[in-house]
Amino acid sequence: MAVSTAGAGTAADENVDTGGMCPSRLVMEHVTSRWAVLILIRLLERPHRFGELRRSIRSIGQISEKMLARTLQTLERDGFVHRDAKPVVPPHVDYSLTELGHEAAEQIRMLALWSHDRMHQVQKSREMYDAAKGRP
Amino acid sequence: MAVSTAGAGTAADENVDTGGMCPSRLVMEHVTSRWAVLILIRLLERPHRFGELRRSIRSIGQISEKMLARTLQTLERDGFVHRDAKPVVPPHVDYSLTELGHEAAEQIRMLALWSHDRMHQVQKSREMYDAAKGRP
DNA sequence: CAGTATCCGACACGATACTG
DNA sequence: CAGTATCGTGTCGGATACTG
Repeated sequence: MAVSTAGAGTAADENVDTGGMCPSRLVMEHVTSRWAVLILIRLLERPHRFGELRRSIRSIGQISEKMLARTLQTLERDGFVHRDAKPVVPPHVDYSLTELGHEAAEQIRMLALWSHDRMHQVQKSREMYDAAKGRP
Repeated sequence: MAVSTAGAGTAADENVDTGGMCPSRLVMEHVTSRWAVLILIRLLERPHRFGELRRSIRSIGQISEKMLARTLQTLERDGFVHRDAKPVVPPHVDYSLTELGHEAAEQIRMLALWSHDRMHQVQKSREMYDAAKGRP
């Protein structure tokens, strides 16, 4: 496999430079990104509206509307999320997982469960590391 | 529920300043980070020296020594990677997976394989999305 | 060889304000 | 309600030079 992003910057995914870089890297980064993880897991349970996602995620992390919108667009563009905008007023938009997105979300969910199971162990490790390094 | 992040009312974090985010999020983010993914997958195969990792990863992505060192330190601190520095000159340092790191790496590897399998499908989706949106 | 230190640009991200 | 536009800040990340 190959991977790489040209230039600096973390997620300059929007610029499509396939030169020397494996596309699978971008797929990975999109589904494992900070907010995509939380969105996918929520959509695994049921479809959500924009505001539902915003409130649900805000309860644990301060996602901004900008980032929620951007992440949803990325996921939609990649084919992980289906956007269903009903032509009514006020607007009503439902986000749901595609089959592809469901596959991704399942894996992300397993990783999230694992992270949750191991987090105390990791925290212990960090404390020991910091203690050994001496941080007064 | 409470999958990706610790329980809902997890705001009680008087320890370190996690920015109000759940600890399991940090675990996730460390193992799914840009360079950690590549490092973990390589260490799954066998232990590597610093320079080996640098060269191996540079061949596909331009990781700098700074980021390689920083990522390795993070992984070591979290207890995913074991650092074995032999007291010789010139220095000889081996990095290997801990048992915990092995668990993480296996999952990351599965995700990477899945990403590789689906990347063409994702690319197709992106093309269709861009075409529909009209990207000049 | 295995890092560390410094400079600096690029982007992620949150907060806020605004639109359809 | 569902976004977009704009701004300021923090962090990521590469390049380069230096140390043990």
